[in-house]
Amino acid sequence: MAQISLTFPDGKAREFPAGITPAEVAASISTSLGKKAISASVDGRHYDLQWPIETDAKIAIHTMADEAQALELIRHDLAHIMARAVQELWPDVKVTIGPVVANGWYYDFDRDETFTPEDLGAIEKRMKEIINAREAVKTELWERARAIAYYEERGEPFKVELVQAIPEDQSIRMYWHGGWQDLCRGPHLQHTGQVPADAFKLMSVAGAYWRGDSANKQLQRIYGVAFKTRDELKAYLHMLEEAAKRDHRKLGREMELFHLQEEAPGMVFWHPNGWQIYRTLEDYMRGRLRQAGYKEIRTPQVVDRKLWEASGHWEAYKENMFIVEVEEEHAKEKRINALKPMNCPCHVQVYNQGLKSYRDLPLRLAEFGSCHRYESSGSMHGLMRVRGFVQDDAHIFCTEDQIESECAAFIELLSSVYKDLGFDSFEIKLSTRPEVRIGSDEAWDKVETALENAIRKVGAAYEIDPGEGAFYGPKLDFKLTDAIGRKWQCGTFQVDPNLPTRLGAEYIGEDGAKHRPYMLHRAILGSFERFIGILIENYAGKLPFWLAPRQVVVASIVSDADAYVAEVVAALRARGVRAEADTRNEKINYKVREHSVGKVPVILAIGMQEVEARSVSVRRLGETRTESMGLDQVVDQLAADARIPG
RNA sequence: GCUGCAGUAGCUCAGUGGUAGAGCACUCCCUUGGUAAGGGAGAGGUCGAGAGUUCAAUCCUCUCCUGCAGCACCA
Repeated sequence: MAQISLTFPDGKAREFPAGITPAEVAASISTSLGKKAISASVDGRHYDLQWPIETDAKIAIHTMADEAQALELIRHDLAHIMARAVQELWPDVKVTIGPVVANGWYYDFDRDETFTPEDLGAIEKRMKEIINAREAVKTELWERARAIAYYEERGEPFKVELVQAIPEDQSIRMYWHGGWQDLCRGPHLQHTGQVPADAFKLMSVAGAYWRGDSANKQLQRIYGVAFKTRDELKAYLHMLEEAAKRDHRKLGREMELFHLQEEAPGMVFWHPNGWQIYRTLEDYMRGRLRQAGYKEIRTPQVVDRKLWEASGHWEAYKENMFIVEVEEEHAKEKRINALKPMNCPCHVQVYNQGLKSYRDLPLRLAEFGSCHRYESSGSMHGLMRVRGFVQDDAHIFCTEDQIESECAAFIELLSSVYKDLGFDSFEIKLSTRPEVRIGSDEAWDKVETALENAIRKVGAAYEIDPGEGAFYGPKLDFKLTDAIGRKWQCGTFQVDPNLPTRLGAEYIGEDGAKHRPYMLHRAILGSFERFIGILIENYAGKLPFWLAPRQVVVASIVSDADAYVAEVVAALRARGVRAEADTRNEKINYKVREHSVGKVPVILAIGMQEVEARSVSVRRLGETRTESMGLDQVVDQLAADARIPG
């Protein structure tokens, strides 16, 4: 028999007969490793212990100590174990697919009745029985025809479809968890008992389309989460509770920031506190944009369909636009307008007024543009996805040669803005030319290179997403990371030669001839609504002082202090601090609690001691200690803290 | 838009085939209290909308609206 050489992580190599499995290799090292082994890496590929190795390779045997492999296998085996449990409980259920996802797995089932929370409990119980039975996992390669015949006979139409979708030259791998069988590319654990029985939980059941296509049948998806230990599961469930606590919809109500109601689905009613945050953010952005050489404009919200037809939006995005029909007295037909879903066509109209010279470029037109999009009913979510929103939008009209420097300047600006707002890290994704596109390859080469050079110039890390660009040009997406590790795509930068062409934008070049400018679409926050939602969740409502809607509450301890309270409030307001008095007939405990719950960053308590000393007692949000300070000193400090950065 | 679940006081929620309840919030009174809820009294609801079944519907049925979870979508 042919021999192969396997090289271990320590660099030592050993000879084995070809076709040996990692399980046999592990057992040859030691009996205990043979038992503890969960999988192997063979030339970097995650390998099932049962798969034969036919050629020389580098090998590493994995145990539960290898976090990444262990979690993948635990979750993947649990998907199968769950599917088995479900079919044992309800034999008529059809199985489909069950991949590993972040923190766990899901499996999609076709069943006429819906799964109830009680069903989930029963499934979980059955899963534990399967795990405790410690049944062996087996795998075989099958002929395609045999697999199809097998699934046809078993009445598993989805599996038949899956087998048929596997490329001809690929083998069909089957797995068994005990007596239960599933099509699967693997790898899997040695036996079901290797799955920790106390570190998983079935979370929810939800609809999901077969193969993710809404034209297909809707299946029932059961989600589970799983970890290596019970403690890790508990920590994860605790983190979910924490995330729920900082839900912006809940905090928005508690802090009296905004509300939504059914007469205007997806449109925000901003309350005084929320609108204060909004305006502070807008003032901040306005300042930053002005420094960066942008000119602010304002364009109409209701625009005739003719413009949307010219821009191409009418054809492509009509379904998502709010249409406004108006009866006009002297016209035979109704005039049809649309609420603008984006600002770019209007910005080109501003650009097109008057002849532009190359000396005018780059021209950076910014608008806090109020847009409306008819989002599908199921997609709306608090402030995060709404139908009426305002973008921190701007379009830079420039020449091809200016793209790189404009892009670099934009990334610098975005980075600095995110930092000011408390987000220290972000990711960049560069989406390049798609299959279906306009423009020459040379033009794409130039523009893609310009973007890549710009990113390098700034020294930012980035990933390339091939083929994901718009049909007219490449784009950058910017994703920031929040305090609990979630990623949010907010910023964007898109190169567009198309719209200027469609809408006839041009400039006179040095050569005296007319040229087509490029248009760069860019946003840093994305939408104010969504970004404020992200800010609220990132800070769990405890916004930095300069952004907080109510910055200071001056609370009296006794009513004899009321006059001095008013004086302190006036002194703070005179210096631009948002201060309010609380002289209600309540105890200081009550006031401190109420304003702490309301996330007011600073409470100044005033009793007779403070009146006499012309001081204040300072209590900062999240702290229980207090500090006595002189009035002038406090006013100076808070006025400095209240200053908008940038 | 799809599947499932939900909609009762400002908020969080209980409840019933015979037109409703709690806690907090709110108003008033007492209390002037030193850093996360002092005490008492009061007011407050066409039970999401419409239709149907019924002697009688907040409760049962249907349709719609809105929300929640997930999917799909996100120019």
